Amino acid sequence: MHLIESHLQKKIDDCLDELNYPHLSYAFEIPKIETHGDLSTNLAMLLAGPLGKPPRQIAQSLVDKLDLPDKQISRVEIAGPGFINFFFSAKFLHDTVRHILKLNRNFGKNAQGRDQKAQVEFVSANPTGPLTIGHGRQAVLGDTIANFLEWSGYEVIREYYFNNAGRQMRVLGDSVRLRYLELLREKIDFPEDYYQGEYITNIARGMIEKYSDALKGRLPEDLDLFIREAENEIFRDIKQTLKRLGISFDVYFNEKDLYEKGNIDDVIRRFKEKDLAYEKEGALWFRSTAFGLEQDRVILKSSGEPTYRLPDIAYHITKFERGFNLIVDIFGADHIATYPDVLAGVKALGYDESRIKVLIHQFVTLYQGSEKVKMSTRKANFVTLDELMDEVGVDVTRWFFLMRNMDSHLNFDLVLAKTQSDENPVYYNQYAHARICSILRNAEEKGISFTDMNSLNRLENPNEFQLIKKMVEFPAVIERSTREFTPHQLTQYLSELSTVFHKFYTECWVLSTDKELSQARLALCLATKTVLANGFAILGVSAPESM
RNA sequence: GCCCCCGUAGCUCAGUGGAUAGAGCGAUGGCCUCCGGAGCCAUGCGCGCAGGUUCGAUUCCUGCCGGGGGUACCA
Repeated sequence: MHLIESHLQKKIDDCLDELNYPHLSYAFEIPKIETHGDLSTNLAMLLAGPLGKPPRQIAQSLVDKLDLPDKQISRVEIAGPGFINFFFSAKFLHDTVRHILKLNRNFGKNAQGRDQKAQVEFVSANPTGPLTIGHGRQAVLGDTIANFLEWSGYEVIREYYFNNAGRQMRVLGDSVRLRYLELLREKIDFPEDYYQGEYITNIARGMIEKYSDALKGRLPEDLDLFIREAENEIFRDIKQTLKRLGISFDVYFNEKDLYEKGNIDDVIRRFKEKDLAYEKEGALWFRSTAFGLEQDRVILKSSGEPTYRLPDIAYHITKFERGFNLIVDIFGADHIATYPDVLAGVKALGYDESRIKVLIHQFVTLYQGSEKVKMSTRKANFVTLDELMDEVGVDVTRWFFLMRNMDSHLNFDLVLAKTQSDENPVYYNQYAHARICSILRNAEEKGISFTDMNSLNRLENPNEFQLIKKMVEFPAVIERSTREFTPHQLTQYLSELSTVFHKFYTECWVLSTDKELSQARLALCLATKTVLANGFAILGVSAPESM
């Protein structure tokens, strides 16, 4: 779409100059109704105000000067209140198939991020328990957004930020310690706000195997061993889960480094130097109201411990220091209140906070049939990401987390996902791919292969054209999904592509005695396979040859 | 109270200020001599409410109603 749009845009811009019309930003869109053309612009209606003329008259004056039709546009018309509608030529559509086959694995890539470094931070769950469904949505979103950025030419770092110190971890260690004692038949009192999950007992069991009852005497003061053991175990688990989902991080960033390397002290010093912090009631406050926030915030508690804001600010400063042009943070809706403080802090110290793109995704609500499942790591009643993948598979897991706008709550009905897995959209899309592969196998058996570019001229059936027109959109869909951070638009698009392919398949017999037409349709299948596979690659789902 | 997200078909959701608002699931009825029926075709069902901006609003603004999430010297 890029190419054809810029082709038209240039022609139109020349016209505007010639007619002495103002240049204002106008849009091309794909009309919903086929008879309204393949591309349409509202330019004439936008010019109506400034020029004080009726839009249709303006449209006519533009069309008169446009020097169309040409090789790519076969027809132009003025319609409705003043739309200018363009129709693609058959030659343009044939050339598009050639273009896709030529670019192959690279069709859909763009160079918007060339020579730019991007960092995507996501998951960032502390090692206190297995990843849940909620983490799953974030994990898949983050990884996929990173994929999109790579398709736009960015050099991308996937980063996981975590904290293995503090109260949370002490509670974790102590939870394991109590289960350890319990397994050794000691009488224990397990607090309600401790980690209740089964995995705690499993870790404790592992420690008995490793240390027998040797840790009984040192208790309860020395928790450290229990904490480290739990952390290692849980982290191994988390990484395994992520790997299964097809996700690997380039950097695991430990909050502790910020203390050890002086980043925290550095931030405090710079805040004080710039008079951005003051002491009150024994605590150190950030003057965040100076940056448009509603209230000042504590960064150092009266106990001397930092609040989460301070390391978060220090951490983000390292992102700038590491030279990232684009910094993407993905959080769940529960963190919505924390990021304005961090952005204000970063800005206060002179960094360009517009480089940071904060993406907030809404929660996943899990249903067992019609019953809502409450999720909490503390309490035992959560469904883990692993359990979900066990039930529905990796491809379905990824697709389902991606198919909705992240601004929307995601209702995930486990019963439905299990019992109706045959009916779900990922299979619909993968089936289109597998079907094409099957045709290609048959073609090989019959000795038909695509060798003659001229055969493409035989494509003229409306179903063939519809399929090509859908593929023309692909680069623009990628571009927009990347720019707006909306992976669900790609899942949406791929389903549309699969639909037109299945229609084409039903209406147009690919391998016939007409060798030339067979070649042409085979080329169309190859192109469709490429576009589907490229889309799947970005989403991180597999492109099966058969299923 | 204040802040953020969401209210579109029976259900789950798409919808870049445009011309007749779409898809999947569910329901009903069709389509296999032949490349994979995990498919295709056909039927139904409608933008939470009230104002405003605009030539034009599901889309932007304001208020209200409903659901979710925040609002700590927890993260």
